[in-house]
Amino acid sequence: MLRLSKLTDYGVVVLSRLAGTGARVAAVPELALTTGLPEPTVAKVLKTLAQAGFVDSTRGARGGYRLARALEDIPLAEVIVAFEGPIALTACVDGATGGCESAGLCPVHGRWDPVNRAVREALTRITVADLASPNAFVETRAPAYT
Amino acid sequence: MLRLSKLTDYGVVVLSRLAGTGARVAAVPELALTTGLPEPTVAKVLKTLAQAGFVDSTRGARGGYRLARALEDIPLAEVIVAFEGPIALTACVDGATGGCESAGLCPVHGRWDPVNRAVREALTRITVADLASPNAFVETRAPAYT
DNA sequence: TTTAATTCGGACGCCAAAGGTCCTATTTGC
DNA sequence: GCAAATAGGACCTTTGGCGTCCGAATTAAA
Repeated sequence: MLRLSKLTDYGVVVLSRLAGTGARVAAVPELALTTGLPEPTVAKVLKTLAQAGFVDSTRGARGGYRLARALEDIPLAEVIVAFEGPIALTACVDGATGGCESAGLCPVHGRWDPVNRAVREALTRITVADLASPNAFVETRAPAYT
Repeated sequence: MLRLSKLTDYGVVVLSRLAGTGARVAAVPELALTTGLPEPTVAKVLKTLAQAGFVDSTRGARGGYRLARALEDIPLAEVIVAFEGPIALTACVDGATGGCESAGLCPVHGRWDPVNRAVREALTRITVADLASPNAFVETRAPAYT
């Protein structure tokens, strides 16, 4: 089924939601409410997003998160890398630690690279902006949770 | 890391190996030896490959497996589907069973489809033949395991 | 100065799914 | 009839995803 992890999925959701809060910082509880995700999970996702440089964080009271880059400038591939590491369909990658001991027998040894590259390219062409509904959650009025 | 299952990987390996045995049928023990994979695993993989129509099977003594289609005619995407089901990066696909209960909140609801399509296309353009080393394991002389 | 709100970093435990093995039934050549 | 194979499951083990929680550090406001 070629699934990517839920954390990655959540990451995209949170980023999209964050696009609606504009320049002001949004805290975890607020984002949890507006996305429908559990607070601890949202917190975890945001830590990863901050480390990867997608969001800026402000610590302390009245702190929170804010987009560091526009969604149009965030390729989906980068988000996936942040949450799951390098995009590789199999463990059999050049420079893989250990590698399969039957490399001498394996007829596809070292041949997955073009495949990985193709998938990586496809996921780089798509940005998070492409995944976010254009008019979803844009703050037109004061939020209800004040 | 966007990993696909090991079974799928093995499937490609076995198919590639099977291309070297030509028109004659090869049994599980032989294929296990020449691929370096455990017998039970090879057996399992071949059952899936047979059900999907990639290989033809002959039952009974002197039976075994033979390629049903040329590797050039087997897109990688089809192999993945055979082992893992439909190619979808998230559970959030149109027509998914149940679906996320927070669909009303989710800003990316129904927007993964283009992504899935892009990946699917990339994996369809590549055939198993592209992954198999051109001259790996072509039987130029009688096999050593007779 | 104290208090409350908030992020940071890591540790921990649960659970589902993958992975691998094995068993029995069926088929077929010798 | 016997041996060699595939067919189709069932079963068990293990891995890693996933969700949660805790203590520490930071900062605004009272």
